[in-house]
Amino acid sequence: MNYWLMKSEPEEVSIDDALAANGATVPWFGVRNYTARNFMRDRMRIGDGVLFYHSSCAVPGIYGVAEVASEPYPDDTQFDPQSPYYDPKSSQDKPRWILVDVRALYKVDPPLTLAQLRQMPELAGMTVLARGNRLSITPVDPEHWQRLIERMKKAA
DNA sequence: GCCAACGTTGGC
DNA sequence: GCCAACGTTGGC
Repeated sequence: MNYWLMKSEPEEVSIDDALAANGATVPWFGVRNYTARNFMRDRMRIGDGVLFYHSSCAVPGIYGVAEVASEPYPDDTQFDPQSPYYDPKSSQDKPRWILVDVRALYKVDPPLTLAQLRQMPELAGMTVLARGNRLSITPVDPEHWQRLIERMKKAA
């Protein structure tokens, strides 16, 4: 079993949106980065743990816990000329971009903010905290996952 | 294959 | 809105 941190802009899909969805399951559309795509394609399995991270917002941080809920499959937004995620170089025959469904399990309230994460020495080396990190999907060490879950329970 | 230019991400 | 960091593109 693997653990992941997945970023979403809450204006697009927030943890509340995900929890309100049918089955609390949302397709993680819009990934257009090869490293992130390859994580989904090669290493994600159904049931993997997911930290639901809000980015590009007033208070970035972890807002929920989720799980991987599907095998990877083609991201339809790449075929839609109306979509901001449209990719004219992709084709139905050979889709370039894929996604997985993610099931929201619970909300982290209050959120565990990026500022707080930076103050946890036990998270040293966590990818999302690295300087200049822009990757929207990053692996999370099992040990880091453990510490984070404990911390979130304590704060709840 | 190199690398400059450009576009995007995302915290602040 | 600013800007640092990074990924991608495209000329050569």
